[in-house]
Amino acid sequence: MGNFESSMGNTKTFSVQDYDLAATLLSGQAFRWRPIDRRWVGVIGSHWVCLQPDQFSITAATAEPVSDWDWLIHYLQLDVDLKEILLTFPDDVPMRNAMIACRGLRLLRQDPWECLASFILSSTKQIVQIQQIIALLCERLGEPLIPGPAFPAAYTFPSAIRLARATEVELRACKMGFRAPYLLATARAIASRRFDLGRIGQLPVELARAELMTLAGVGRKIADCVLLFAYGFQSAFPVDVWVMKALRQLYFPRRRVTLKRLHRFAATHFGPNAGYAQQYLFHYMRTK
DNA sequence: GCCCAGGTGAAGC
DNA sequence: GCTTCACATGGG
Repeated sequence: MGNFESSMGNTKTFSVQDYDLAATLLSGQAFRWRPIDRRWVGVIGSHWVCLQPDQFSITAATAEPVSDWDWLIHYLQLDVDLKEILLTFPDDVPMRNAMIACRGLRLLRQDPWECLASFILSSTKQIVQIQQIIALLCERLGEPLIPGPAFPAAYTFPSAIRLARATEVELRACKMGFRAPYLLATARAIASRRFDLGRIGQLPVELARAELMTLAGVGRKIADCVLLFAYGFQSAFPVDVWVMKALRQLYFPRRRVTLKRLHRFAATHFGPNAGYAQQYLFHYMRTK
């Protein structure tokens, strides 16, 4: 491992409170972070970065000098006041337990294309397997990046344009199975400009969701993940098998409740940061 | 062998 | 509208 402190311009320490980096990076919102002796190594856009958490800070080291750290502040949402958000959660037993169990859990703000493509690959896969598929995809079709000294090879997430040029066979070779044609069709819609990801963030959330759901392999759940994790629509509330289990078990024990009913409940019960609350329930269910 | 995994789309009522 | 099913692949 190199001595980051000695080289100018490629390390920076950000002071933060209530930021559980491990929980955040492993809570199934992003899939490219790897733990390497108490640090977290990943790629954000075209930046290789290594994050070292401390009690009241996160220290970032990049492979190349950086003058402007806004990309990292934005990705980690370092200027968000978590306490303000937690105050908007409903004051009930399940949320109190989830808040205790998930102290410091945050939502990231990811690149829309990477987030969209990643979640197209997520359907009926365990998080570990999603990580494996994406690692393989980046290795084969991403651009090589210069990693920090003595760190393993690193790659960018392949662009929509790059994936649009790929064949279904190439994609299937990355172990993504029946998701390959979905990813390919969506990449081609974006690469050909039939679909504009830049416009999604400017629409009202219902329209943005409907637009995303016109893409191949994107239904309600994946659309909600992208709305929440990439565009920051705080009301988006992805309901997967875990969240469904959480809602049924914690809020509707001994009653059979439809998915539609759960969505209506979520829209009214969890307040303006419902999506954030959802991530707490998700992580709570998976770790307890 | 079985069942399940941060689901979606198509076909059947 | 709703229910059922196929879809690859790997882990427990």
